[in-house]
Amino acid sequence: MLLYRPFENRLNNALSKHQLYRAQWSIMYYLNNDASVTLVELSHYLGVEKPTVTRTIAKLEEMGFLEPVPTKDKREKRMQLTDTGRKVYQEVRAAIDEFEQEILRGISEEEQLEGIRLMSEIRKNLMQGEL
Amino acid sequence: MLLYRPFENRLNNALSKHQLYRAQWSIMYYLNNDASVTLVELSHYLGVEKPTVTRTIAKLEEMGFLEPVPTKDKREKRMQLTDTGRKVYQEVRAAIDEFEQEILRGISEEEQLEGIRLMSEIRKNLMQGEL
DNA sequence: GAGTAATAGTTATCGAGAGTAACTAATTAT
DNA sequence: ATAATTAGTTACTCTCGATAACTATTACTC
Repeated sequence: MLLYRPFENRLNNALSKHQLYRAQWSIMYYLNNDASVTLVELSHYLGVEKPTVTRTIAKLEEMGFLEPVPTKDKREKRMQLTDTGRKVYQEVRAAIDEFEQEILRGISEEEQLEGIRLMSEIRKNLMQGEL
Repeated sequence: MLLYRPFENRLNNALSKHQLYRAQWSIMYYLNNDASVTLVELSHYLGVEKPTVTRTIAKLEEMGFLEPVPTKDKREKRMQLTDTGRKVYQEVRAAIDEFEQEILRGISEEEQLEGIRLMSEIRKNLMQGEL
């Protein structure tokens, strides 16, 4: 199976230093410092229902890591990282990069790239089946 | 990230036909038709605490998919698939194999094997970091 | 071999994070 | 102008993870 708990446990561990949880991180990760997103966009990207996103976003906003950006369409709620959010992103990112190095030790650059290519291929196939 | 919700959603979908959930399936999958396991063994394999296993096992037993096998050590609770359990295993397995074929389409046998090798390499690294 | 350690499992309680159903408000299409 | 669609929210439910504190059995130690 692709899902592997010990990996999740390690991730949780890296996040716990900042009181973050996986679902929250996946949103900060998607924003990747600069971008902004709507809830629907996130819901598609994450493959999760809207109420789930609403809740997670609300928590991140309350924690001061996310803030709304104004938009023409008044239905939309578009969000971006705050300054603190960006700082935390950087720190967590570094911690995760570190443990990723660790679990990839003994695996050549080439093999890693091949692996990433494979995963995105699978992802593409997955997305097609979603319609 | 290695974890990818749409994949989990597809898996859930394959399982839902038999009223199964992922945590339950992961145990049936580990048993792989024949073997038997103790809770501690599962707890290590799954990377999950004992109470979690207790609950999941209890549900599977109640559903009639798992049964205890007698053992010398009276502390142990060793479990195996029942006949119904084995039947369900086969059916679900077939469904999962099918959708795995689907999401692997366009990826050569070689690449798949290379991918599997990579994953188990990562897994090995992960396990070492667990001590 | 008696007494202490360790091990296997359970119970109770908590929290994250997913889902569905039913809703409001805003925008688009007819 | 009205109907349909879209974005998001609220309320509620469920799975599945964790911890703490416990019992029963087995293994270790002196």
